[in-house]
Amino acid sequence: MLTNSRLVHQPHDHDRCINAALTRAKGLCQERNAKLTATREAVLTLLWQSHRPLGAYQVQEQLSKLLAKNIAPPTVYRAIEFLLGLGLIHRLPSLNAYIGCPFPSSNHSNLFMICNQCGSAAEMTDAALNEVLQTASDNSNFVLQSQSVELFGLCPRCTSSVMSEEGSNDV
Amino acid sequence: MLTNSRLVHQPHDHDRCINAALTRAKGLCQERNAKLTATREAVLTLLWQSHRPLGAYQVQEQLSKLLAKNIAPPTVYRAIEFLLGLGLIHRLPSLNAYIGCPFPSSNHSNLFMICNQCGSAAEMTDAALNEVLQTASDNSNFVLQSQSVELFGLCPRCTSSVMSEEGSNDV
DNA sequence: AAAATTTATGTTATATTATAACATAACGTT
DNA sequence: AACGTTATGTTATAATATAACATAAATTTT
Repeated sequence: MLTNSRLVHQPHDHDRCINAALTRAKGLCQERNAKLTATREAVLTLLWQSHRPLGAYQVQEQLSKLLAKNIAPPTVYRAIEFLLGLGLIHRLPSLNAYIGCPFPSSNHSNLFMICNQCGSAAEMTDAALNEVLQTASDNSNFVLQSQSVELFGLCPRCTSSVMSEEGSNDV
Repeated sequence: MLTNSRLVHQPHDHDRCINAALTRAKGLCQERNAKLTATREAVLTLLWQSHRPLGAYQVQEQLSKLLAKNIAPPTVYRAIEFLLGLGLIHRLPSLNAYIGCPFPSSNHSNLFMICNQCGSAAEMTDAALNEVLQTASDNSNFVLQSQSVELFGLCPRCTSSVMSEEGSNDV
């Protein structure tokens, strides 16, 4: 089982997350002969600014600031598409939002634990889950090709700090 | 394990599906002291016209025809909201689409098998799945409140009729 | 039954998310 | 430098969803 749950829900040196993500991205791009242009790298970095997923228009806003010029939606969506293609980020369908993947090119469950209070999203892979889903598919003669598993609830920090204001936790 | 997979993927008397859904809806509304108005019943019926999920604007279009007058989006979304609230329909986040629930007021997994070819969606509940997800949540100290599990692939009919044109299967 | 209250629907406008289509620029190869 | 390819810029618009306020219908209270 692979998860970034601990990291997401505990104070940590977040710069390391960002740097690690960029390093992975550069490696993967080299491998695949894909180009991590300035725009793409900026979008990836923005999606790693926190452990909360961002909507495309939030990215647009922040990217415009970062690059100090107006950025139109297609630019953002193109970068997102590129990053999705390499598995460097994921789309959370329930939220229409995007988040950096902590273990691209690993086996995936596309399992996310999304906090209803602070908005953080931790990703996990879980072999047992994948088995159950494969079995269920087999039983229905369904040829499983991809999956999306979104769990909603309260993250550890929000559970323990029930008194804290909504969304005040830093992720 | 509860599933409508067989029904979805085999020729069947679909009027029975629709009638059963309406009967369940009426019962549930009576129980809950909720009113299944003409609009709401019409929307529910439309969402049961096939075993494919419909987008809100598809519902709008068909509802306008059915009632022979122009129906604005809010009307559709209100009916959808009502039906979602009672668990009579589900939203499939990946598709921005809605589908009738074959077993409202049963224990749920919110597990859907969505055919990439014909667009059909079968719903299942699976105790093993729920256990795995609960365990994963527990291990992460995540308080699980709700879930959405979408599987994408090929349904039995589309797998066996590989030669058929895309989406030609009747569901 | 009239008045008051609640619930549902109608209507207009607009927010939010995403893509199409075409133009320009940057890059890579010869 | 010329060419083809890839990436970005730009404008417009499609697709999904909701806000805000007006009217009507149903229910409850008096």
